[in-house]
Amino acid sequence: MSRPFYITTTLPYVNDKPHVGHALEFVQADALARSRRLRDDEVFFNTGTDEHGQKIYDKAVKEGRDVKEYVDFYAERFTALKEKLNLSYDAFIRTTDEKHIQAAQEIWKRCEAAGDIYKKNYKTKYCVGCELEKTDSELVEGKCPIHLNLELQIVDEENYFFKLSKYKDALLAYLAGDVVTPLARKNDAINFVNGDGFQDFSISRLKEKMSWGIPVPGDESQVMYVWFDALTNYISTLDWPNESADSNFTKYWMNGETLQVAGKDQVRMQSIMWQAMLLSANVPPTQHVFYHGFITSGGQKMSKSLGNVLDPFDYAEEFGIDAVRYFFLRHVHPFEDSDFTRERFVESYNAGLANGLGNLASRVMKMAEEHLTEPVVVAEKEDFTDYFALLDAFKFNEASDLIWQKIAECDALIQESQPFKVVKDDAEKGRALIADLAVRLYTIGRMLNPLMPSTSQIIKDAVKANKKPENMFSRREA
RNA sequence: CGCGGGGUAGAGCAGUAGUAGCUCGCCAGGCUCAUAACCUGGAGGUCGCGGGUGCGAAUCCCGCCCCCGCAACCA
Repeated sequence: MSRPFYITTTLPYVNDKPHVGHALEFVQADALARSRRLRDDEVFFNTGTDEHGQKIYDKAVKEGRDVKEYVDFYAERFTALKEKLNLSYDAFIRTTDEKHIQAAQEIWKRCEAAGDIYKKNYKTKYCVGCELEKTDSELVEGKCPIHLNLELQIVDEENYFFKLSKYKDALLAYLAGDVVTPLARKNDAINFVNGDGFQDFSISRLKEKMSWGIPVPGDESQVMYVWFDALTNYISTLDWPNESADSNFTKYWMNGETLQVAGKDQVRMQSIMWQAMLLSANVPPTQHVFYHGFITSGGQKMSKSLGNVLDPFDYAEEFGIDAVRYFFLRHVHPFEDSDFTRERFVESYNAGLANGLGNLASRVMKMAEEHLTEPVVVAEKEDFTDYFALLDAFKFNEASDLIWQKIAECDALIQESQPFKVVKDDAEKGRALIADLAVRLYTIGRMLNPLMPSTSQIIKDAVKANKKPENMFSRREA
């Protein structure tokens, strides 16, 4: 039943170091990828970095750095996450990669061939903060409501446009399907398509004003708009436009299941612009996009001035990678904003990991090590239907709860059947009870694989070796 | 009429129609294999307010009240 499964995060824009939001998205995507591999699906897990655009160009210039050197510097901060978060991605695409540049130019040509790109002299207001055009109806007191401190740029030049308006009906038909989770985001998308903001958009800039972009095919005076370029990464990473039968593109995008993971502010780009580009280029749209919520701190958006910015990598350092993954997956709501504070983190760490999982592993394996003469026989194949169904629905929290229910069951079972006592009077019966617990622990270990891969391995190894593991999660004070 | 999120036990949260749940804290008991961990029981909730639909509503509909976010970074 092996089937190809493609999953991708959005590409972080490399104008700063990775933060908690990136960490959340990567960990969620990683859990999904691992859960598919656990089912023997063939997985292609993509991530990477978005490296073009005016904002990056401006910042590099401002810091007096060569732009390429600047993006290299930040791209490295993101590739380092593979180790820091124990990610299992298969590809890391950079939009400055040669194969990506060629793919971006190719999709441009396809859209152009479809008659969807035209040149227009236009004048508009542009927010560099969003890297988006703004219509007057979107403005508050003449400024972008999201970036009130930035003056809008007045763009007055001849640019290329993409005929988004042509795809109104096609997009509505697409959005009517099961293509967006959660429902609130699907409604956002439909409302946008039906609203005033749904208009053709500029997809190029005059090179003389903004040189840091991919050249427009056939017009050396223009470079591509950053979004038009960046979105193409989802297929350039699959070596598109190589559409041969044995290409990754054919295997995963044409014949596989495709899934994008994105933040809840990405609806307009991922489910509208990008899908319209694909329709224009005659490439199938993404089958599903999952939009996660944001992480707040102390009930407020993290901000440097409030001093409530939490660095997940500090926590990974202090508590271990799996503790951070545990928090993100079990105690962060998949769709809504969630609060992340040290108090909450330590509380859930102590309750779920030290007292719960870690303690159970210790008590079971201590008995097993002492009383079993050899490791229990364990199976690699079990029925995790409910568990996988929850993961497939992006309900990482509820999926986790299933595992912790099993942990609680084991604790209660030990209390009731008292194998530590029984084994003294009736060795055979006691050993049977202990063996059963070891098997249960192994199952818990297997289920943990997508969420906490290292911990999963430690538990499985301990059961197989019939040896009590070192304390995995020691209690912490707040 | 800005946009969005939210109001469920002392605190923090889950729960989109069918006997109100989780974590922490508190009280009482138990166990001793284990990381002062674990188990059982208990106290504690008009699920913001008022209407409506339903056999049945925290959950759906209408109205109202209150709280939070909407420089920069940005998922």
